Amino acid sequence: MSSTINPNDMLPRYFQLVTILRAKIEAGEWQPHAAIPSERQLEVLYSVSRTTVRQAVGLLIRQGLVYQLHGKGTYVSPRKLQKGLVELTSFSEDMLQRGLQPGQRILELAEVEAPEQVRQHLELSPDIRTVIRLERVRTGDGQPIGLQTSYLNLPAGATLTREQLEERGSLYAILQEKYNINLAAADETLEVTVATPREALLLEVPAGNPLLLSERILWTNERRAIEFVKILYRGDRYRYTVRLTR
Amino acid sequence: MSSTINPNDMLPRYFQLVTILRAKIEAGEWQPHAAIPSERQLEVLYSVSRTTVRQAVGLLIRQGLVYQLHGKGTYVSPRKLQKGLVELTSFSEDMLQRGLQPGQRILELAEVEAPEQVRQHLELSPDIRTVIRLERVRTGDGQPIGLQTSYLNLPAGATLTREQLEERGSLYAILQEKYNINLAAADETLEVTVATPREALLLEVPAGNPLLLSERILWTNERRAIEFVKILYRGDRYRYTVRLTR
DNA sequence: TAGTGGTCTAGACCACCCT
DNA sequence: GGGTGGTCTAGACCACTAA
Repeated sequence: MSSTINPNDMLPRYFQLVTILRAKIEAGEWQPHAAIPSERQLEVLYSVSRTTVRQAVGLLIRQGLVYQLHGKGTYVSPRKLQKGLVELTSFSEDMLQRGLQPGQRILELAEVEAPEQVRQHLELSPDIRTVIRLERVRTGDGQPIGLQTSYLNLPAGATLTREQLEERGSLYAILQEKYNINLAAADETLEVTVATPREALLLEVPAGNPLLLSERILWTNERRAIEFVKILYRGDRYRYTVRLTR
Repeated sequence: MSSTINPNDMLPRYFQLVTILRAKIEAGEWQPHAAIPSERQLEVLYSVSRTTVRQAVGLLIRQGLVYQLHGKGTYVSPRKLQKGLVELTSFSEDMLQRGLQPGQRILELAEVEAPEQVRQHLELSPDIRTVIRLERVRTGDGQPIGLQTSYLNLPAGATLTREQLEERGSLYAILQEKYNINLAAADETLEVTVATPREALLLEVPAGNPLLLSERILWTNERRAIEFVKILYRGDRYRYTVRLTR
């Protein structure tokens, strides 16, 4: 059990401190609404500077584990806020977090002329004419959950095959491993719609049933829009959760 | 035009720097994907320490205005990411952001025995038996947008009257001004449902129409759950937007 | 090699809270 | 007055990128 900071460790000190403090909170050593040691006490306890302490605490605050009150102290958040908020996740990660086994059935994978709506969302320059269209039925524990249509603006020369997708499952894992593309942010809109006959068939619900429509634009770490993706979720099998902060 | 930092200003220096840099970005002085001055250049340009520069830049990053690449520089985000996205807002603020005039029709304001679902969401201790129930039809430019039901666990002695609500409009403004309660975070879930006859009547849609159901738990700066609120949105008049980061 | 962001130190003073 | 978090300085070294 390492509960001291090792200056020779590969990991930065503030990150080691985050790990130590998180462990104590999750082990219940400090109860919700109880004060943890002050920043100056943590300085002494772990032999780091106050800047480093504040870097660690700042991360814990953004993760929802603790909160600070000016002039009073640093406190452990109630359990409900300790649970990690929804971050930017792929469908697969999302399903795993919900305790369901993610699956997919690929309906189409093709290079297509980019529709105008997609051109705008991906901010395509005029010289880019085509994008990759990927349509899949996504499942959780084998049951249809959503109908997903992706439009991808991959870097020149990059390709994507059915085999890769079937083998690896997650598209984002392929982008990361093969092309070193990391996702940094996404803008998402949600609205209500009703199932067309085709959608109803694929999702195994009656036509006209209410669905949740999600539209996402995904941005790389270089803030290039790389994907526009729609997911039609079965209204009875999907709840969307998000944490808002001020 | 103040584009230097005033050490005697009430505002902290990093915040003044944020304001200056944001103004330059929004004025188009630095175009999207262009590099802004390096941290060491900003140190000299504005006569502050690198720590202060990094505090300012860190804020701009969290607000989506710029991004950094290790070893390369700090760059202006594309316009779509510059638009600050949804933070924790009240219905009124939400409507104003969408360019609609918020309104309300109060259906009920009463102290009621807390339903079990509400007890759990607000983590009520056994000695608290009642909460305030507030039911309102919320409108945008006079048109019904949502049916909102709030359950409030106000501090002992605090009250809330129809007059206050009608005069002030926003509940959160009252909490802030009268009781110095600040909201810090919210957990929200979204799902699809269909309108019951009563809901349909109030929202002026046919019964059975699809609706977007939002359920929120709101936390104060001391991380006490203060409100559980459901809003049933008309599916045809409301889109929900979020920004996710990683 | 030079320039960039990432981490870290050892201080300091201010603003706020409580007794 | 003493303790807390909030802001700030003037340095330093490391890790990464590009010419």
